[in-house]
Amino acid sequence: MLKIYNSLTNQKETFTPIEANKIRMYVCGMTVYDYCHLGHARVMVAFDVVYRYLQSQGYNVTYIRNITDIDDKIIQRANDNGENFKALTERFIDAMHEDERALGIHPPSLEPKATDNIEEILGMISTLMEKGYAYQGASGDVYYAVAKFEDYGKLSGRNLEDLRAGDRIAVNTDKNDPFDFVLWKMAKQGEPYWDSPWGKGRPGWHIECSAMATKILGNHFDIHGGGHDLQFPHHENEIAQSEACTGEHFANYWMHNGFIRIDEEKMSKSLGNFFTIREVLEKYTAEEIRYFMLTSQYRSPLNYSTDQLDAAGASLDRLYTAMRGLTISTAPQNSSYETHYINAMNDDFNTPEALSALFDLARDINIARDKKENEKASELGALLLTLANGIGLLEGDIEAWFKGDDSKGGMSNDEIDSLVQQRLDAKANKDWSLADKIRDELVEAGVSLEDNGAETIWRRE
RNA sequence: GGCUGAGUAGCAAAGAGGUUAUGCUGCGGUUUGCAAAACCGCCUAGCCCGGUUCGAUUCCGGGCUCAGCCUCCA
Repeated sequence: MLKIYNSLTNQKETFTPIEANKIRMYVCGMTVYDYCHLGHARVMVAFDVVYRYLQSQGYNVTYIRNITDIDDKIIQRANDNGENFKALTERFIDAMHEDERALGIHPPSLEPKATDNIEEILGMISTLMEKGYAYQGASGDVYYAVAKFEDYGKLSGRNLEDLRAGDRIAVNTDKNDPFDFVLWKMAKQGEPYWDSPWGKGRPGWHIECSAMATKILGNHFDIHGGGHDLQFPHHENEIAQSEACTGEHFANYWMHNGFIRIDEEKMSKSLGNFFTIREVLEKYTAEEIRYFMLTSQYRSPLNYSTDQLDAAGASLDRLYTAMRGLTISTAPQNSSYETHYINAMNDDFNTPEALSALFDLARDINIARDKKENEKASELGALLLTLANGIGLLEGDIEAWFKGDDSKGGMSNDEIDSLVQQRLDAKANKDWSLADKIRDELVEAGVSLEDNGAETIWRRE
């Protein structure tokens, strides 16, 4: 039975979809004015795992991840670059998709853009106006009146009183209440705008998610996710908008992933301490990045370090080694390994625990191979592959994992194969010194050998 | 100040009120022409103080420390 930690109640709850076998999930995506960093990668990986696992359990999942393609930062960046904001966002949407593909993320069912849903946004604001939850300030900006929504704070465990006790409230005399937030923002000279009953302007950040989620998934859906920093105020505001507008409960389960940290501090654009996905992909494979993220439960913070990425590579080596040269047959049903894995994943997507089931399999495959129990090894190999694939691991070509990239200079695969054959000949003649000389030469070139009975396999370090 | 989380061996990271987590690293052994890989074994744990219990790292209370949110943010 699947349990999900629900941020709304701060506890793990048994997951029950609204419609049997069907799950509707919305995850807050990126604001596209720059390249995605590792923090974005974590959201993508975390919910990719959720998406894959729910599908593997037989659910028909509609997974929406939106794109925020209009906001202050986008306008500012476009101005700085002297380009149209559309050109800017299209460039970074393409880049995001490249990164996503590179990381082996399954694309969401739909990626709605804010600018494609202005009609729905305006409709929602109108309804909020009619129902008295919104008002227009002297500046022309339209605000949501937080105090009108009784449940405000239910997601983040705060109430307006707590909030008011804080001393970090920006003074804004245009608003009735400092916690009111913008639904529609008037365009300044030269800024992009859309027409509305309140004047030319653009949507606020919060309303776009409410509008797109309810448009595509309906007023009431199963799962809403995003980074932990979005819990307040973004998700709180989404609830206030959506529930005030529709009169229905918004999302049943709220999932928030933990941050990537640098030196125990949040990685973020505002702190300037971030690594982009493409930057890290220059040094590490996508699978190493994914593995690194899966070693910790999605809600936990995760400290970035090259040591950890190196360790991820070493761990993957072990899994790939178990699979290397193995003939795959049919995975056994209902094995203890699978039970272990399923129980782990059912426990709020506990990937570290699920990984341990993979390593149990790897060890037993190795033992079976040592004992020449080939049938057993083939079956366990099939299972390892299936379970690993379920969380996006071991999807690549096994030989390619070890042999790496032939095109990066150094010795070519053919040259290596030729030297390996020469060494085999030397070994056959018991010319150990020549055999060792050839092996030393290969080690020098970053190639290590493994004698495996009559044959020799090799890998790039 | 308010609200959330977290503190586990050299590093990373889970579960479980008593029985080996797991991976990487280190050490010893088996294997190997020698290696590598593999296998077997070993060394390193549970922030502090109380309480509950026959028994707590695991539950409860109180500290301390760290991180996040309260402003844009994944």
